[in-house]
Amino acid sequence: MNSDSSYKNRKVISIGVVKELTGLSERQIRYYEERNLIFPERTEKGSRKYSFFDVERLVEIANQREEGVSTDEIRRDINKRDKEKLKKEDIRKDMLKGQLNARFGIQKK
Amino acid sequence: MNSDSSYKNRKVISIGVVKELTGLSERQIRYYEERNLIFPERTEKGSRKYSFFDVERLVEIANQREEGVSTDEIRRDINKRDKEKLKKEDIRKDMLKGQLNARFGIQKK
DNA sequence: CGTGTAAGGAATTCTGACACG
DNA sequence: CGTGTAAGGAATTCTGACACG
Repeated sequence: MNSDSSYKNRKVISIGVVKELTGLSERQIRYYEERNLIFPERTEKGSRKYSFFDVERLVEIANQREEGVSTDEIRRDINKRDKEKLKKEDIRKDMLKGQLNARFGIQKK
Repeated sequence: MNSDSSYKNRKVISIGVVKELTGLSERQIRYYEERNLIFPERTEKGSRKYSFFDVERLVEIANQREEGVSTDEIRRDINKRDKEKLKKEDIRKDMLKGQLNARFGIQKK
């Protein structure tokens, strides 16, 4: 649900194209997966498939690595951002719930 | 320019994934290219790369083919639609030009 | 015309490992 | 820790062609 299933999140890109798009080596791309920074899917036969979102994250990772940031630290950054995103979503949901309650909530029998 | 360079139009999908996505055979996908219904790009080594736009067009083609429409007729349909799109763009440009002229066009010296 | 298939070769991708630092 | 590389195998993709209808 949400804005998923959009082009940006569909896992359709092979590692060779990701290599072209990011300038990273296959070794690096696989290693960042091993460190849980990205999560490609697999074809039936086992080839990795990435989304545009993954490609963009990889570019960010490459930038951080150039600045000497370790994969562990990058991982923490990603977690932090994800948590903030979830928090915002919760707030939004709460506000929506509140509005719905105000209008339809306390209906007399 | 335009809405190009968006995810939808980037040629990054291999023929194997396109096969999965469309349910067509590689033979069919290559044949529709031969008939000029789609225009994949190539990697340096010669593998075809498709966009999400291509995938959607292929699904349309598959639907038409099921209804017995020939590739020639499909080609004409595509041309017609493209021409209409261009015409609309021309109209939009003309309108814009007109507006700009009305405001800034006939400036005295 | 539209599609299947077998053929042979070239390029891709995968995993586990050794290397260096 | 992060990345390169050689190794061997499996899967992918390509082209040109023959087949059928």
